Amino acid sequence: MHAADEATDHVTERHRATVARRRQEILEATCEILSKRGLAATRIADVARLLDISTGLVHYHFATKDELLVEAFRYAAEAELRALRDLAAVDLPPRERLETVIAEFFPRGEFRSWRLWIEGWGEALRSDRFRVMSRELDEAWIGILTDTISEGVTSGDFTCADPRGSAWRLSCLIEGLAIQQVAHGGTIDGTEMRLLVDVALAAEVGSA
Amino acid sequence: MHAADEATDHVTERHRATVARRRQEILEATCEILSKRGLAATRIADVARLLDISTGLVHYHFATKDELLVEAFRYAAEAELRALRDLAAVDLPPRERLETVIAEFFPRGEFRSWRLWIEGWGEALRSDRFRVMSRELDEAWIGILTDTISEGVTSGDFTCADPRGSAWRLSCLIEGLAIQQVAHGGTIDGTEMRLLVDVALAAEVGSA
DNA sequence: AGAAAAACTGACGTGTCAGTCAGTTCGTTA
DNA sequence: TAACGAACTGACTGACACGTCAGTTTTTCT
Repeated sequence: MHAADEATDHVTERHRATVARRRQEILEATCEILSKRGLAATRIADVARLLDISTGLVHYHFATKDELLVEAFRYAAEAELRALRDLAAVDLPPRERLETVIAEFFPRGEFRSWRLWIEGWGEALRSDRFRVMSRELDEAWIGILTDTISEGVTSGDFTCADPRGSAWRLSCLIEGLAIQQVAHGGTIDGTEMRLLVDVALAAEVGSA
Repeated sequence: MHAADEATDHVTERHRATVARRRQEILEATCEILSKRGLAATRIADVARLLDISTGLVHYHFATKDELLVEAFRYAAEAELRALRDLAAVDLPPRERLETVIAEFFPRGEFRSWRLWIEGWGEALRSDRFRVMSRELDEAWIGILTDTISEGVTSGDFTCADPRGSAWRLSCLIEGLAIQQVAHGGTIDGTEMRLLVDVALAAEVGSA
């Protein structure tokens, strides 16, 4: 957030621009380490080594490890939301738009985002800051999904008595399936997951 | 597992019975601390203090902290499964049985079990032992759910083309909702959760 | 009763890591 | 070009927690 704001400031302000870039670099590196090693095993020294800087510099930009981790999660969550909002804003027929948005949310590749969210839920059990962040991310996603369904209902493409309820059900279903795929590893693969969701999707908004 | 086996041995064998009881006490205490403080913040000293024993004694029964944590999760998972299997074995009409089994799986009270599973998913991202345990627990639960639905189909109480698919969808839906309730705290309360599941349930097996 | 084994204690060694700080480099400004 | 301050370094420290171990208490066995 800070980093993003400052990055768009006047480029003439070299010092602040450099700070913003460093902060972002450090946050990016922290996300990388977090998703690889996990929250508990992430050391400030790991982040520093990845960027080839001193541990002192990390502390120069982030007072405590806690602050670094919270900011890193916020950074990742905001990037995720931005991507989802951009996709939802593309002008497409309702069914394709819904398809696009859901595909973006699905676990892909190395599951970096999903690994972070799964870690985040654990942390949210005890940390107010994590709980609020995780919850806001989820609610924003539910909002996008609800709007996408509602628009389809208005246009007559979808049949759905309760778009918000359907959005919650679809979202939670995908979350549960993501756990199977990402944490349990291979209980359910991408194809099966898609199939399971498609059946639910047909039940929620009607089939094509 | 070990503890349970040995506890049912001849009561005359005092030594082994005592070991079994201590192990179980320690595992129980560990689960308590785990759900309160979280995996990363759980210290062997916490467990010892809760039982008013020395840290040395914990190490006497469990060589390493890792072993203690793994065994504690296994202990909790087996207790959960035993309770579910017992419930599923009770002779009830299909719809009531399904209702009972789902109610048992729902988050209740202090969410001790669900807090453990959420922590467990995070650990499963990196630990083979946790991944296998978490996965086995989930698959066993899916099995129970699938059987319960299938019996309802056979008896004609349910309409369901794909009991296993339905079981996966319902299970993942409940997991996702449990995250909302337990980790995000209050996004969705128990009543709303029940409502959302009931709609899905009707879609999956037909309404009463 | 006496020996042996099991259960248990608590102090200590050891490694780790977050956070500090005195000092260095480098770009900017006057 | 000289002064100034922001960005950065890396060695150090203090705390903490796992795991060990020598020794103590309690139980079992003969």
